[in-house]
Amino acid sequence: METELCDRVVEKKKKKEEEKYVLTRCCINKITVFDSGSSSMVSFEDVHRASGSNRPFFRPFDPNDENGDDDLDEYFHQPEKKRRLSVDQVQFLEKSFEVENKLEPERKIQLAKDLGLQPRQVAIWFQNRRARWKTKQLEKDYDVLQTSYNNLKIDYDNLLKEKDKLKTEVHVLTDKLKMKEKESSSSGNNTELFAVNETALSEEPPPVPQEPIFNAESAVSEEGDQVSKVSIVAAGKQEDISSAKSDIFDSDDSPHYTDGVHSNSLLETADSSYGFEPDQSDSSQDEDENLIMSKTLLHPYIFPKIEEADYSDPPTTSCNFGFPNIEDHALWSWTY
DNA sequence: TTGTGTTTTATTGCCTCC
DNA sequence: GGAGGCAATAAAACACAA
Repeated sequence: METELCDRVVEKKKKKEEEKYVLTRCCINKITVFDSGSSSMVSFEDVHRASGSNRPFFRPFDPNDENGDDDLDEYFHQPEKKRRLSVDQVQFLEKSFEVENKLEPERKIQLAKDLGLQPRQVAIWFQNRRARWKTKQLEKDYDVLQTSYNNLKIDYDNLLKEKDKLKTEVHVLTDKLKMKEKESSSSGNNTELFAVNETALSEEPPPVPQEPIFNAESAVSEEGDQVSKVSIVAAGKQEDISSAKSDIFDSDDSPHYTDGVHSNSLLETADSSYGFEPDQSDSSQDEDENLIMSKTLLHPYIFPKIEEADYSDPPTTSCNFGFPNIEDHALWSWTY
């Protein structure tokens, strides 16, 4: 009994719904006819054709819908539904965007006329298009930075390895020197010390660095101290790191959006700077300076400081985007 | 068919410039 | 103060796998 009553109510509602549908289609046809003359808006028919949508214009009938009687009123009072632009319209807008991504008022009105849209729609489309373009640019920039970072990291790791190698070398040589000093002091003959030291060092020459950056031979201290050579080479490399870093981070060409034209400087900077190309051109003119440095910093009395020095990784700061703080590292390298 | 993720259109609120 | 731009967001339209 109850179900029968329900069915009858549902049927009645369905009938009502059909009547509304027919009525509304008539209205839509009228709208289409009235609008066909003017090009101010895309008609409903056009929208459905353009989007290829087979969706029913109304939402499906819902027997549980309490407001069924108000559907028609609701429809005529609800704001316009979103409608997608046709392929042709989008193509036209895209071409226009390629020419200039900003929209002057006259151009906006002209485009709106040409496309049969409201000027506001054109403005919104350009606004959204600029946003999409910016997002893509950011993604590209991110990729470039990622690649640059990876390359820098590889270089940095290689330098660390080389530094460790040199460090152990310094230790070995220092120990040898100390041993010879002890031996000679026990015998009390200072003149023999240098001769012995030289022999000891010449017995086991240090391996030549893979990529000599600095002409170390000319910067050897008066004592002929091999340790000085080693340290100078390391210092020279650190200088290269600092300069490479400043190439990237101190550049005034950081990406910015002015007048809608995105700078490609990030790409250029990253591409040209990530290889840590050793700058050998400066080495000769820096020889005197390095000689002084080697004499000052690498005086035999400073050896104990080498022992105390912290060889662990330099600290990274929160603002360096995860890059090793190479500048600190360079400074720290000069101090030992 | 339906649930879900993505894309597109549109709105809102804030900011800057004239 | 109004116009226009941008970021954040909503919501409709669409694509697609299950």
